[in-house]
Amino acid sequence: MNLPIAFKYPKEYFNIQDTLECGQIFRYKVLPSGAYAVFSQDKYAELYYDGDDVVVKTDDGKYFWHFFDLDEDYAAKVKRISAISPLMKQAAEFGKGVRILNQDLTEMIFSFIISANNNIKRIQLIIERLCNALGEDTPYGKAFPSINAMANASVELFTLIGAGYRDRYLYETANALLYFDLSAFDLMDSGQARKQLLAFKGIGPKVADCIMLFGLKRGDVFPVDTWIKKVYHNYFEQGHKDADISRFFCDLFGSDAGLCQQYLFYFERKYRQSEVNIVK
DNA sequence: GGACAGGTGCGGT
DNA sequence: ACCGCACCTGTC
Repeated sequence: MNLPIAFKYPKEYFNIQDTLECGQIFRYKVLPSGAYAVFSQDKYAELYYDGDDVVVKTDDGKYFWHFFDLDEDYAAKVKRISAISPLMKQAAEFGKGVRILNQDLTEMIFSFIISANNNIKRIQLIIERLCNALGEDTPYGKAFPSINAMANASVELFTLIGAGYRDRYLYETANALLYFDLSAFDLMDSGQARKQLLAFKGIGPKVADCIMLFGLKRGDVFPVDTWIKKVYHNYFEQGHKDADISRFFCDLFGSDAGLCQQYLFYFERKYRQSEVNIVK
């Protein structure tokens, strides 16, 4: 396999680890060389640093340019978000290398159903076994399974790959998607899309928001997980019930909500662990 | 070895 | 609408 260099991009607002390890993607790994391998549907790329640039090697540069959201001006976003509060400035400075990935919608739906009440290690394991069981061969390994392949699989297959009680959610949603036109989401606003997603088994509020943020390019949503709940109670506590936290942050951050969520999530998980000074 | 994981569905108020 | 609870299973 001899991958061509497709493009380079300045690393200041494109950090490989920040982008891959902030919880939005599960199919990536570190290669022996230290480079990162990234899989998306049936496509593959390798990333590493060369001086002040990220180098992206792939057969499909156009796909991965959009995948890594490289047409967007993150310097402007960071500036805007930093102006909100001292805490947001600190979180944005820490996470400014994060880019919101534009991922495949089908892959997001099934991946985040698997992610519910689960840990990242195991999520990656299940998805890898899912691709091996049902994905098409590519020059770089198995592709993410198609809706047809998912719908033709038995619920026992999903049990076998370790999905646990999510096995029936995968089975039911795959079969429901056979009769659903995914392009219908393009005509919906985020509220409508959310309502539609919630109708599928295994998709609750958090998973729906992740699917919209990473699979439908909806920047105006704010997924709330256990880490974000900690963030809310630590820095934003205003007496909201858990179910109202997402709306609270959406009202606060508007069209930047999704990116703010990534900054706060990554800040709480990676930065705050070191117990350094946090601005309140 | 028990608690915990980037929650959700379900049944009971 | 709004709780409270059970839930697969790999990992620490």
